[in-house]
Amino acid sequence: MEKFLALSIKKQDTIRNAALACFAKHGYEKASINDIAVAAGISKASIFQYFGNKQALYQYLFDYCATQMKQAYNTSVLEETTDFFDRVWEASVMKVENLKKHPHIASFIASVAAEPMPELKGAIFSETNEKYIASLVLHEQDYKKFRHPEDAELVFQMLMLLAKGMSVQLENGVDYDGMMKEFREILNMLKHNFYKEEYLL
Amino acid sequence: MEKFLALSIKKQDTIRNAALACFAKHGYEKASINDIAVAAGISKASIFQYFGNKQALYQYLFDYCATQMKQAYNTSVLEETTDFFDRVWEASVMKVENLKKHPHIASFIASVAAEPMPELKGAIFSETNEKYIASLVLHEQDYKKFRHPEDAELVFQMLMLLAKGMSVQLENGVDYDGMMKEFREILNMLKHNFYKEEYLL
DNA sequence: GCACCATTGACCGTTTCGGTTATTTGTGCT
DNA sequence: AGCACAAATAACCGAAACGGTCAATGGTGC
Repeated sequence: MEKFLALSIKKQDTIRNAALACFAKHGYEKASINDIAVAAGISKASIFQYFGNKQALYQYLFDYCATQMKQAYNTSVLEETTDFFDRVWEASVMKVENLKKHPHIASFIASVAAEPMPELKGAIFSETNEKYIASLVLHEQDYKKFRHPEDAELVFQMLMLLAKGMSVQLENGVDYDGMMKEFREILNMLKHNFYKEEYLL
Repeated sequence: MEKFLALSIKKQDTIRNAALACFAKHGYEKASINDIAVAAGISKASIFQYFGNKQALYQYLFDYCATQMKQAYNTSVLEETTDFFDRVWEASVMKVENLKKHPHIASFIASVAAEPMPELKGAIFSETNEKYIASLVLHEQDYKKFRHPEDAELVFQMLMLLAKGMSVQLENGVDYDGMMKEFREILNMLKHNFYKEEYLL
């Protein structure tokens, strides 16, 4: 695996992305090294040269994703943001910026979770997503801004669903910036319709 | 293929579901007849007995899904429903009822679209989803109910995203009825916050 | 016990699998 | 130019899995 790390960053990235995409799409068993090699534009033998065997490649990708995801979310910024909708917005921006930079990580991790490999599942998921959602959670000061404070929690759940829908769209190739612009408008609209007037500037 | 249709309805259903699930999960090339046979609890040879070869099985499943989907949406009911949120609700109920009855059709069709088979793609997609969304579209009478009529279109787009997020949740095994209950509550909440008071009973 | 037919275990030739090795290719040095 | 050395790959390996076939099996009505 030192062989791989000696490659240029660009080539590393190409190979990693090809491997992540193939494993994400087909799962561990059905993704063949040949698929990955073709997708990366190199020979099958090179992949064995770099990683030794299939399982070691998979493990490397998993570890790589784990460290990347831990760096992805800056939860301290979220804790400083007092308004609920702004907090959701900032978390979404983080998520999308991360998705832009590492487009295949999310789908790879999702595919790992679908794999019958019990030992890996727990570790990564409890970090990352759960943690970042936890820092979004409604505070006491948020409720009172709502015209109907009892709506706040349902709005929260609605936004989680909305985020899931957005993820699907982004995976299907929808333009990132256009999607984010639309989401910003949606959040503003919700604010204007759900908040008491005194909390609208 | 007459051999297959001579089977009991229950057995047909088991085999169809196994095949749909396998093709949906792995795609045409990577889904093997053996996978399907095991999933269906029958022998590989039987599948060739019933369908002749792999491609014929795939074609049968595609045709089966096409006819099922055409029956799925009762657009006339939608046209009779005057309120926008109610219309969205009824369309969602139809969609979910259909998903309950045929849990694997949606994911199979989605996987067909991802397949590099240009000839099939167009046909089925322009039917079904597009048509049912078309009958949801905002009418003139809808706009004026909104406190801010210019919000209506964005609400529409938001609901489309929301529906996508719900589909993901349902595919991931989330309880149908619980999800629908939540969605009903969300729609009611949106109505109460977006509509002028005079349009709330 | 026998005829009938749905079902399947065993098998076919071929392809693809993960993995190895010997050869080619590129590169820097003299 | 020629040489040494490493990087990349074409060619190859045995094993497994592929789509597909077929003869043997097993259950059912008579």
